[in-house]
Amino acid sequence: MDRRQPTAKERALIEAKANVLKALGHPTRLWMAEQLADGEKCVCELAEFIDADFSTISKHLSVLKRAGVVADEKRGKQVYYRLRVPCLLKYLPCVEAVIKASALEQAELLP
Amino acid sequence: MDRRQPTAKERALIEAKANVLKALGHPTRLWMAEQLADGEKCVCELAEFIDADFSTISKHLSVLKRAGVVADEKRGKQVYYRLRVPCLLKYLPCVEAVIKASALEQAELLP
DNA sequence: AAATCATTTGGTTGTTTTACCAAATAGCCC
DNA sequence: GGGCTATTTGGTAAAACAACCAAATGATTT
Repeated sequence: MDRRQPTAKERALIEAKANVLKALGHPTRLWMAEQLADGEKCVCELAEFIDADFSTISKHLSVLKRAGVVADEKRGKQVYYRLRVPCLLKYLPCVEAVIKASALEQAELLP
Repeated sequence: MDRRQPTAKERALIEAKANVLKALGHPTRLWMAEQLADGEKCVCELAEFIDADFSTISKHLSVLKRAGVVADEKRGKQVYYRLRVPCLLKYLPCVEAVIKASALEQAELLP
């Protein structure tokens, strides 16, 4: 256990990590990332299942891109997005465990 | 690859997961979670290293709690917080990989 | 029961995020 | 080139967030 203030470098790293998590911390963006798990998709393919303006979708993708979660590549008329670091999604089962634990706890409080 | 709209249930799950990630998506909160990796701490122990009002710290903890990331328990005058699902932190190296990849890409663009 | 300590709650303000619309860009097809 | 398609950019309004201060709560000590 380290009893000291974080250094500037540590602070910067924490901030960078938080930024990646924040980018994934929106339902639409998380869904997008999950969709990319099995290969790249163009914006239009993603948009097909999202009930939102194209511009909104585009902006969400740009958030993911700025965070380093996805990379994009234009081919012809379309822009294809892919996960840059696929291990990110391996994280999700554990995130689900949090939810399951919460649900259980809730359930236990019931009469 | 499934070509269909997500069901209401799937949507709710995604939302819950995004919520957990969002909770971790703030430097102070992520730092707190990391500190709890090696055992519970009371608010005052955490506060010692955070340059912010006590009320701010308390509110961050309550965000983590509402998301199911931490649990709290009052003992005497103090309130102790602990990680509820420790695996959450196991995947941070992958989050770091995203950052490293971004950094490398940036570096490659330099002259 | 008053004083004190640890923490939370309520209220306020400034900042960020999100979503929509309209307009701009870029690549293809005629 | 003009028209289409796919996507991004800019602007704006509404909602959510983050930080602070002041006040409230709950437990303990005196």
